[in-house]
Amino acid sequence: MDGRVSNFRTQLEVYRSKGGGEAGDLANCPVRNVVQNIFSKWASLLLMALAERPYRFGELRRLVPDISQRMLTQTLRDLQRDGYVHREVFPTKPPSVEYSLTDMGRSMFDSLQHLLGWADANFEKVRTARARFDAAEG
Amino acid sequence: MDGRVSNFRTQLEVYRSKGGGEAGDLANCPVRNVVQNIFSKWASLLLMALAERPYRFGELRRLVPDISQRMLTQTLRDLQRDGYVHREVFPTKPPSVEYSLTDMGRSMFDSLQHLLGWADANFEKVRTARARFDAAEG
DNA sequence: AATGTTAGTCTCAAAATGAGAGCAGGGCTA
DNA sequence: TAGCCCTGCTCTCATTTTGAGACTAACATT
Repeated sequence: MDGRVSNFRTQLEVYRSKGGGEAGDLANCPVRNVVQNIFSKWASLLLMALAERPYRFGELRRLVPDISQRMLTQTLRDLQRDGYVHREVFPTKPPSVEYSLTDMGRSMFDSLQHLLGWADANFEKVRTARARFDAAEG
Repeated sequence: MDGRVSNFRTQLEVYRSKGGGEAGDLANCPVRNVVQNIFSKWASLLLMALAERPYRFGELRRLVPDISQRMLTQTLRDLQRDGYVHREVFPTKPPSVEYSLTDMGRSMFDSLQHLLGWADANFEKVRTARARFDAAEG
């Protein structure tokens, strides 16, 4: 109630109205549909890497050590499908594949970056909150 | 390479250095640890709702029609644990429980909102990109 | 000839999620 | 007084998603 999230009543109404058609239905909201892919387990991490510079498949795998090849392939394909990532195959032997951000990917990442910045600035507070919660519930 | 994601080489280096200790290790990066919860399947949707005004459990369930009670409970508890959401029980009969954003939750949501705004403005482009990809791969 | 490299795919196990019943403790209606 | 509804959950079991690791093909290196 302190005004910091000012105009969000309106905002949520807008999202609602973009849903299936029934008033108040968030189930088929297109905003939700778009962010779902960006918020998937590995997407933001790969986007962070690709915002730095283009990477090859194997480089990404080494950079994000706990991703499986399966999910790396799948997440990259999803990001490519949504238009954030460009995939280019070089006909070397063995072939190499380079992934890079598109203009749209960079545009989206500019917005994502705000939240990453917040997390960077506030992860200690979150850690503290978690510790307090865990201590209180015992 | 057009400079729009300017200082992100540096940024990623910072995230890397905050990892386990080995250079270039993103596995235990605290930023990643924090955003993971915000990016979970239902969190952003509930945050959007709670940014509008406090809601009761049953209200949230009706507002987000395709969430299961199980995941609603669990996601709310995670958000509470991380310090974004306040849970208050009113001793009515039957008891009612109200969820609201904390100051930290509002602060975080201000950053998240940038991305939601981008998705709102660009979901048509994403839809187009998907259609093009799906048509090309057949 | 043996081994390593590339970017994947395939299979099977493990983890996360969904669907739906159950619960406690009252208030309503009949 | 019996029966049903309301609340905010938890529990169980089925389905979906993700992870771990083997396998591929064609070449380079040792």
